[in-house]
Amino acid sequence: MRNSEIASIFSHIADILEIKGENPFRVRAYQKVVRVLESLTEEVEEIYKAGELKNISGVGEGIAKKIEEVLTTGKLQYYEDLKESVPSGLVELLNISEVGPKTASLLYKELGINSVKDLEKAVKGHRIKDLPGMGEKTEENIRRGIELLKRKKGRMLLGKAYPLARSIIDSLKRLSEVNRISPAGSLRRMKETIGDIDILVTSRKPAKVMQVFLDLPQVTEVLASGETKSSIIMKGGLQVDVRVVKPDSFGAALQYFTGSKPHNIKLRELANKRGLKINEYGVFKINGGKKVAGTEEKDVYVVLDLPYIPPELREDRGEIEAGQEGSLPELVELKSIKGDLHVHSKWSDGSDTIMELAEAARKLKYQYIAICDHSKSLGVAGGLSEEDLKRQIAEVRKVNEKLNGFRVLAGSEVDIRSDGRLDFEDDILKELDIVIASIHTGFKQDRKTMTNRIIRAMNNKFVHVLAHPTGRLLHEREPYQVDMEAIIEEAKRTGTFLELNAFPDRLDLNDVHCRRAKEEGVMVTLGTDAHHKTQLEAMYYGVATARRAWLEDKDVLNTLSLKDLLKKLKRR
DNA sequence: GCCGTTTTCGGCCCGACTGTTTTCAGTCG
Repeated sequence: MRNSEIASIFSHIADILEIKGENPFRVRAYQKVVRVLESLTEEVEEIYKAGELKNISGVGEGIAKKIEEVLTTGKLQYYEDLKESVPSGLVELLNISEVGPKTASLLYKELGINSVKDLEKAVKGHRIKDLPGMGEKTEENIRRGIELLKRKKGRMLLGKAYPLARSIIDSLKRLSEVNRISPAGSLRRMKETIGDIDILVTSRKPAKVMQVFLDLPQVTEVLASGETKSSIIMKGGLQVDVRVVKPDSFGAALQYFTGSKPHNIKLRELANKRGLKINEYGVFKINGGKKVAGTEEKDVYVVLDLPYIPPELREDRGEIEAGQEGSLPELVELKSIKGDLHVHSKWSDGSDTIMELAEAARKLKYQYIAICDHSKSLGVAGGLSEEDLKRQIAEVRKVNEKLNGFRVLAGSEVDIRSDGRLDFEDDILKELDIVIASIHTGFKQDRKTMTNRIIRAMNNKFVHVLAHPTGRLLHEREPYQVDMEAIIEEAKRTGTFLELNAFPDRLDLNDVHCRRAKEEGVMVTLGTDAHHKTQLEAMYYGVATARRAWLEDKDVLNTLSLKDLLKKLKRR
């Protein structure tokens, strides 16, 4: 059984326990293990076989036994019993804002409500307001909560949310009333998808800032407006919250609102042990309440004897421990990237000429780009025949003659056929500067077939890179079934590089697998998969994901100078 | 249910806001 399936069982258990009013810390224990399982790259099954379940953080006696039961019998009796004890539709009520476990349970007990639909009917019939502890306002809030849920489009891609946030911040930044301003939340941590945008501001005239914010043209609906906090819905359905805080709390508030929640909890536990208390206003001594930090975010960490932890790492995946040991990575930065190793031109399904792409890349201060158009079997994407590819190589050489201090690499994104053979023969692959192989068809193969298929392709000595290794498209297509642990191992064995595809819909490898690759000593390449010159800028999201994966310059192939890159590519 | 340079038992992050309440429970981030 896959880790995600086990995680999903525990997540459901946590929800049910919450509705049943169980010990909240027990609920939290299950929630924690869900998070840990989801960021684990090793298969739990393997860990179980090695007898090391309890080495997983958050897994103790009880949960280890449950994992064992799931793995050996395919089901969990405790979970089956729990499901029997609570009506199935109750859990979905928790998705409505304003409705938590207590309310959900009350609604069921008093009115037999067992689904969002039931609740909607009850609200319409005004049957909520007379329940104990409820009232007219609560009923109205629940009605709005249901509306919001129906309208909500779920999480938005980072690549969409980030520019929107920037545009709002830029508008507010222009105001003389705004002193300091920063995004917070998952956007600042550069998660691949964003629930809502949090923006933090210091100002002596909060009212003016809020007025400008609420009047922005992007705003379609105002959810709340106050002196210190306002919430709006933007075009596209994204919620944006702006908070105004005092200057001497800006750092603490930024730390607090950036999260993640598990990171903050661990930080606060650490503070407690040192007689300190952290909240969004600052860090205080528990005895006497003296404030020891607050203005600058860095100081929240410094007073705990920690180095500054970059937002991208704040997921409670070992960053606090690494900080204590002084072993935090020096994360890769956009300015270290010397070129883009996955770009499409007009020759296949891209829209610009090779020269146009080269010029655009030079403007980004790159030293090189790799033109990797599709191969022949990918007809829908204008895949190149052998003859086309030969002519393209010739054009690349010609373009290079005209360029000074910049190099276009002749490459190909070769399709991996369903049996693992490549779409081009070796005699033409060997003419290329760089070959990246990837899968575009036959996504439904079973795990073993798919894994073997990819491994076979990686064993072609002319293949340098495995591109978008899991094939996922965020919000559109699940990753195909593949044993990433085996792929990473094979990459190490064969010296194949793994791509972190920077296109915001892909971000593939994801942060978790990418970190695993690093741990195994496999180098990662960053490529935007740009089909238009403006898309070269997506490198930003690739770097962000690489940072979330703890990558340093030395882990990323295209931080190398042209000379060193060519050496590495030759060595295969 | 987990966990241990305060503990193998008794802790487990913190505060704001809201609405329904005469002192607080529930929800949220």
